[in-house]
Amino acid sequence: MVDTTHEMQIGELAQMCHITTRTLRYYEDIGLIEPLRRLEGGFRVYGPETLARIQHIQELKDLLGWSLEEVKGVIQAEDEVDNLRSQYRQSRTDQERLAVVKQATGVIESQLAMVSERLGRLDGMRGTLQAKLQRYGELEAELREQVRSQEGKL
Amino acid sequence: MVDTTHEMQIGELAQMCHITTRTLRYYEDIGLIEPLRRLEGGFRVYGPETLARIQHIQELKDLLGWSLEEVKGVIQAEDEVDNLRSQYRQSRTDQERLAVVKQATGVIESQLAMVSERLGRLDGMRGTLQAKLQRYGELEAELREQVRSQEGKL
DNA sequence: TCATACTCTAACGTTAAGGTAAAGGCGCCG
DNA sequence: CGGCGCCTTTACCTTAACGTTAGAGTATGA
Repeated sequence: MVDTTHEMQIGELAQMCHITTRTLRYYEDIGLIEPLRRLEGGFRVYGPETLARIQHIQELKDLLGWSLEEVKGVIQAEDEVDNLRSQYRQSRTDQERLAVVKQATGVIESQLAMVSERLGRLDGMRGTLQAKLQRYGELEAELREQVRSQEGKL
Repeated sequence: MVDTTHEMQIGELAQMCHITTRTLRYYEDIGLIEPLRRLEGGFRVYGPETLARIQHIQELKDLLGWSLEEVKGVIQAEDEVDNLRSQYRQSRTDQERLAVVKQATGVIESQLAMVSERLGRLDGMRGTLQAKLQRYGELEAELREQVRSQEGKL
């Protein structure tokens, strides 16, 4: 069960995500998120699911370097599967629901492939960095020795 | 030894890097790269080191998501260490050279830390993706079963 | 020597992802 | 009910990283 107890307004949510309210409204503009509902005055009200959603968005954006437009495609596919469980859009036939799951599976698989590829390249990068660090260490030792011998001459 | 035999002009280099000539000139503008020399007519001439340099730049940009300005800082530190070996700027004292190596070591170390952190987060992401894939697989099997039983009713 | 393909500089255009400011409502405390 | 802090929309501004076009020069094979 999702904790529906802690509702919040845009400022608090922004703080928890370490982003600005402007960014949240912008994400809403481009269809990435939506408030649970609004107060009479028009104030946006969010639940904790949105916090998780934002974090998910930031992972896709920062870790995979995707644009918000690309991110949108992915989470929309995920959303559709989530909606299969709820009564919302229960109207689909089972064949249609199967198609939705298949499509989302494809999205996740390609995402997984991308993550794996990145893991490989990052690991390669780590290797070269470690090698470079070792070379620098040796160079430093060498230079230290030279400095020492020069100090001896004083 | 670096292969100095294969010199090329901007178009060929662009093709090998899968970028445009515009991008290469832009990188030059902001001080990321420089041609080996120019022909009389002003045409840029590059060596193969530049190809490696561009690939390095793209790794930092794409894999770590750094801006070109951040990339510049890193490769400048690396350049300085490389210059220690050549007669260029041989004028430094050993203390100064030691300082350069130390600074570059710091740069590489923080780079390594960042790579490691990203590796960890990416690995976590892979885990959740695999879990999600499994759930989708189960859901798909379930739906398939429902479709089968409905076909039986026809 | 001429045509063709490549290159040069300079300058304006574009897009994503927000930043910032203005002018005005809302909610609640005292 | 007055003030204070948060929220609303609208609208213009900014920056990075190039794209694109124009107008002119260069290199080279036929």
